[in-house]
Amino acid sequence: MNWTDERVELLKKLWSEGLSASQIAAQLGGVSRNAVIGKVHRLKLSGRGKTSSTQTRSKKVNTTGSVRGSVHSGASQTMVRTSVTKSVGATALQAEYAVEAVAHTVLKPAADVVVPISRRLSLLQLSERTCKWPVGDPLNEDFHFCGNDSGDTSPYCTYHSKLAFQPASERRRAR
DNA sequence: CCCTGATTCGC
DNA sequence: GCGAATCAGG
Repeated sequence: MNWTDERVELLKKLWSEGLSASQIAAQLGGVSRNAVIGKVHRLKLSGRGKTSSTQTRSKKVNTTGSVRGSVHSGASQTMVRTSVTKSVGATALQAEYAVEAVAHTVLKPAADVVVPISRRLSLLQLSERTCKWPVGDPLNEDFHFCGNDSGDTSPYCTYHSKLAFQPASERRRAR
């Protein structure tokens, strides 16, 4: 898989929106999260708008200014992502992305924000091994379910199982 | 153990 | 330039 223009743009977009490298990798398909991270660095857009610069390892100089909230209850699921990215003395380009991300989120509430390749199954098509992750607004025409294989232990595919519960971070013993 | 991003370095 | 391996951390 090579980095086409479109793929790079999608990468930039998703990264600026605060998605993790693995999530982005999943959506792009054909690449690992390492590939995504590597690309992000090569594009010099790590830090997502904040985290000024001097990235010396061994000591954390990084603080992401994004807050994620996710509520997943039963059939209707609502994702609320609030990305408060303050680009203090950051690049104007990065600032643009930040704004774009917010606008994007506001305009598109619950639609296909974070969905890999779904099979777009209707409720009746679900079976025991299909992912039952709801996509879109249940009151809307295009509402459907992910439908990817869910194994037979989880109601979701491996990808959505991870997204369903803890939002990628700030996770603590909940079971 | 699950995950996160960061860095290194052979290709 | 690319990304697996590795590192450092939550």
